[in-house]
Amino acid sequence: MNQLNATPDQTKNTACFSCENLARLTEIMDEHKYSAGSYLFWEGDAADKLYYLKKGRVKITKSSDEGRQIMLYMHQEGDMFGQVDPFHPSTHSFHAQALEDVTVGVIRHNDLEVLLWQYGDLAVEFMKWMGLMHRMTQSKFRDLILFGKPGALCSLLIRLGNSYGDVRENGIFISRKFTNAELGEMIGATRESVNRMLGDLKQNHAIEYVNGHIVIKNLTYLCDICRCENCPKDICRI
Amino acid sequence: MNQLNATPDQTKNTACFSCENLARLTEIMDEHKYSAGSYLFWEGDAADKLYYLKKGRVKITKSSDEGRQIMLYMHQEGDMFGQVDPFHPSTHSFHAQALEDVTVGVIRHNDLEVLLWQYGDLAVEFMKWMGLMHRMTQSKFRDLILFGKPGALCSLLIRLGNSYGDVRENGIFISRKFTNAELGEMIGATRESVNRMLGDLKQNHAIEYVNGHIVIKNLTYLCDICRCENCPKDICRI
DNA sequence: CCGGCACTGTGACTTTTGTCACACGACCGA
DNA sequence: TCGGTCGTGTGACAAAAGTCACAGTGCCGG
Repeated sequence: MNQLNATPDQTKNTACFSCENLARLTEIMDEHKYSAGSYLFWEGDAADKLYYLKKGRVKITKSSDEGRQIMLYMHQEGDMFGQVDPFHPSTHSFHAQALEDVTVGVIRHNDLEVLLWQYGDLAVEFMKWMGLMHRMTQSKFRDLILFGKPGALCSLLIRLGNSYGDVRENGIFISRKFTNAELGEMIGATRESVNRMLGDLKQNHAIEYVNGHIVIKNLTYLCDICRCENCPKDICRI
Repeated sequence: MNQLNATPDQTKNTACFSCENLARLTEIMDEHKYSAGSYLFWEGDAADKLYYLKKGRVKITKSSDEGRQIMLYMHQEGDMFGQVDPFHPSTHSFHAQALEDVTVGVIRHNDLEVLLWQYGDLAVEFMKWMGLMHRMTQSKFRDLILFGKPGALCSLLIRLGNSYGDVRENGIFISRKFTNAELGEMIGATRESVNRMLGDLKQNHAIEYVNGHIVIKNLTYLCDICRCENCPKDICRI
């Protein structure tokens, strides 16, 4: 866990792109705005675009027909997301909901393809970006399946630390607040389970609450529970 | 579930590539052979290559430190696998083990990048391939997390049907044999649980055994349990 | 044809996690 | 300041899945 206190730049999932190529991408974007709570796309919508998040946060969720819902990603400023696959027409398999008022740049697949055709280095960077996204998914997969809910929760806390953590003398201060229900949604557990597990962690002085914010006191303790592999911070995030 | 009885070609995950581009890729491959049971790479090995599977099958697994192991993919002839990410040096996060005697074409990242640089259409196809792999992972994720072990098992059976199924008058005959332990490993469940769940399915006439092979009698029944979304067969496979 | 081995099948029990019900406290707007 | 709403905290219970132990079965090689 040497990846804490990352600068904002380092935690963008577009870190793979050079300024030059980011500019090229920016050129083919259309700007759109969505208000907090609205959906950028729904499961089943045509997936022919990518989204570059300029402002705000977006969560990508999958919902089982009745009620239960699991959050797959929570994207923040500077992230790019969307679906790329070889089917025409292809459809989204997730929902994307704005958590705050959001400004996105929309990139159409067709425009992107032209750009990839033209600029080999962009294609290579793009491929690396996709690889990164894939590894994020795989790493989450591992955490959620292999070490039970407590493992998933600890891994989540570490990820939150990497994404929103502020290293202070008394621990890693997580600069956003989350309700137990939100945490549960992120790891496929119930509010109550999360509550009990957090209680355990508090008792073991692994974390504490400072006016509503989680502070990680003992990172090693968390790492042990989820068998943290010290993966790069670009992967181990929300 | 209209995707059954696929021709072998359609179930290759390299279906995205045109003959021309596959030939270009073939040119930069080095051929290697591995005997059944040996490892192509281990977790932690340098990940600077991709593998194109010419013959045999390879399983990609992740193991928790003690014993438990989960199979993420089972690749077959014509598949390409490996890890692409933007880190140098980057390391594999999984094991790859040959299930049979295996012949692979090894592609070095550096060589691939040159090719992507040169041929825009290859870059586009490659991107689509990566998108496909990513969606396979996400779809598995969904199945394993959302509908409990029975859901995961039914989804697995459907996938087996798509990958190895042979549609006959009495049902979908799965042309390979699997032990309960293997099935369990693929969905992160124990042998015993798998056994009991298969027992239930047999009782409900959803499947039956014909000299050691699973035959799917009632696909709809399975689909209901895992809320099958009729995803394209290229994604819904092993 | 016999013994060993790998796999299946099953029952009893434990652990993990979810479900339901409800008390409590914090905050917010009328 | 008072009720309403939202989130936390907790106990009792239920359901899901894993663990352990062991019996049965089928196959293979000597």
